[in-house]
Amino acid sequence: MTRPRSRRGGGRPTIADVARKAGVGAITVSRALREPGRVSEDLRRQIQAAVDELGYVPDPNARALASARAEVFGVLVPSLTNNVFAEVVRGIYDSLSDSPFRIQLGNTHYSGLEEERLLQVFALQRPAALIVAGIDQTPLSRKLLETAGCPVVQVMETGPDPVDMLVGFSHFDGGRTATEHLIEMGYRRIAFIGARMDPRSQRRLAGYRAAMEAIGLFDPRLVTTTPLLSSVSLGRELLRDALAKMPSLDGVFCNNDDIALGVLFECRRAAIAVPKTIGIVGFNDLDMMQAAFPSVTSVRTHRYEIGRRAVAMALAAIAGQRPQQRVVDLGFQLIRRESTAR
Amino acid sequence: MTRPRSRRGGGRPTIADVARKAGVGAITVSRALREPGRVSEDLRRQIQAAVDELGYVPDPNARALASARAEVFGVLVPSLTNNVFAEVVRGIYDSLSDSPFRIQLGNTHYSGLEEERLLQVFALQRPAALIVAGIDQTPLSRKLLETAGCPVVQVMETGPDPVDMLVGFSHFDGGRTATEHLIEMGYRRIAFIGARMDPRSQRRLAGYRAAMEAIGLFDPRLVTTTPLLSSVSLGRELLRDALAKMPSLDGVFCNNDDIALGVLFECRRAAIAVPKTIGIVGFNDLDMMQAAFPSVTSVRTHRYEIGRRAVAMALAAIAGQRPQQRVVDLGFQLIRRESTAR
DNA sequence: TTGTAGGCGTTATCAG
DNA sequence: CTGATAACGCCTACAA
Repeated sequence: MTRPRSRRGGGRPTIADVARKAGVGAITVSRALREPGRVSEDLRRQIQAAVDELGYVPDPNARALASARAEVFGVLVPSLTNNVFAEVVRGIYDSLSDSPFRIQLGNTHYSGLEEERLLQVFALQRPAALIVAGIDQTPLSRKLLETAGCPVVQVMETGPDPVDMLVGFSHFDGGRTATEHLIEMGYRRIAFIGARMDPRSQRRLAGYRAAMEAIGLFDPRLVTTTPLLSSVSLGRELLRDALAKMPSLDGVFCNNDDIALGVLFECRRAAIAVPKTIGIVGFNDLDMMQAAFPSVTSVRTHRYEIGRRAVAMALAAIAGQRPQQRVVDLGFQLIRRESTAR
Repeated sequence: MTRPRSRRGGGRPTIADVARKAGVGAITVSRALREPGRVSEDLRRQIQAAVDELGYVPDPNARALASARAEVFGVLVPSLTNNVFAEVVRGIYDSLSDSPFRIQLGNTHYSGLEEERLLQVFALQRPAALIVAGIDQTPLSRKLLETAGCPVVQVMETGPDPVDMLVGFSHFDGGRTATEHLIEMGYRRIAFIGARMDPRSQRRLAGYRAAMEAIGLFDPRLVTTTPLLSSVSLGRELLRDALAKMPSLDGVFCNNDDIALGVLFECRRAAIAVPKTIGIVGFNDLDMMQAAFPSVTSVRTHRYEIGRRAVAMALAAIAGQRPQQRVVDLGFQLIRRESTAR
């Protein structure tokens, strides 16, 4: 009597065990689980019973190997701690939590090279879909995305030429709207302050510039930027720099809300009245902008919704339904608050 | 002439291709890649040449299937957007970026049931290591961790009875230290304000209580909590609630920095002097506490370092080196600032 | 040190 | 609608 060869795996039941117990072929079990419609009612019930009794769960690795396709969403973002991307990622996770898809998350650290590297690693898994932040991929990254053989969703921006699908909003318009609001409220010497100027920040700056040039008030000395990572402390420093260059400035459009909060704190510390002497506008509308004193005007963006929408579009594409519109603009919303109410 | 059967996979080179080109057996290629020391210098060079020329990269799914062990770190955190856990996760990602290990990240939403569910899903992959937040797993979760057959690191806390390894600090001590500082600075009617009271927050509260009882000043009416998720806005509301219950309070120990910032804003809006009338202490020491005006005293915790350390310990365990100490206390640091300097 | 044989658990293919 | 057979790409076990 030959001893059954011990399983290398942890002794989990396999599809063969289920098939035996249900009295059918293994492939029928496989089908019953993946395409219930193609298996007769009777067998389906028997198989389900066997699955439940045995506690069978398909092995994702075996499945990926056999089908040359992993049930994985690859997600690439430039930062894990920046609340903006954390919200997008949360939307993605929430949308996928009840699906069979796993998530492979990568942090590019705002680096195109890192993005290329991660894309190559991700491609090895033959993911079911790829979600990447931004539209400024390197040529190699773009080629990797195009040849990935799966739906691709670029998020956070709009643009004319998506690799596949696109969900986001116009940072240029956001920057222009914010600046126009300051102008409308009577501010004139309006500074732009920004840290870690990634492509999206650059476009907000371009929007700011367009608005300022439209009224003939653009001046390069009004622009203060740094490659350093954003933080509230940095906002304080940048305002000091900006004031040193241009002591008469009377408004600030900040690249993001962290910077804006720093600017607000620095104003208070320096006894500069907000909004009377200086008006402040942030970007993203984090919760704290509403809570601040004075509350801070900001451009609300829909990060969580972008994540959800990206998944919905990818899921539809996987199901074979190419969406009518490959580019979705979720827009933004100017939230007027005390910091510009003079 | 039979046509060679087309590969199901995307035509990527396989280990057999490399073996053929290098004139060796497939297994030798496999070994050369995983345990270079066990392959002769000559062959290793030939194989490496073939690998480079072909652009061969091992298929992680096939590898996982054959070895019954995936090169994956499973990571479970209660929130993706809470900066505290985002920092831990960032530390984990940074520590693993140059390793062959992928990361499987799960969001438990502060739910024990979600944690159980995710743990079960993760176990299917036979991960190389598991990192989970907290020490209050459900009995089932704990059993899943114990039988996972891989190193397990619990993070964010200390405790006497780790599943395997543990990296963190004492939230009880942190809460007590924060409270004692307020006492030392002359505050007496010190409130505790906290949102989303997870186990760690509960222990901070216990530390607060211990400090207050030590001087005979504990009063349940000083404690205001809510199950809602933390936010700056919520901090404002909670302070109003706390003042309604106890108008004479003169100090606040906040569960975390978001709440603390909200409390600060509410004080300013209500023209309550800080630190003169009310002293404020936060928890975690986010960057903004130093930038705030007035700057806010907080308990600095080492989240990023916790993530790095957890990975280092897991990596060592994988390499067969059980660490001398299975429990690592990274401590915390009280950072005294203007909000308590009266 | 290297190779041979076989299996890991699942799905694609194609026939019935 | 169902099933037998052959991959998928790699690794473990054992032998040489």
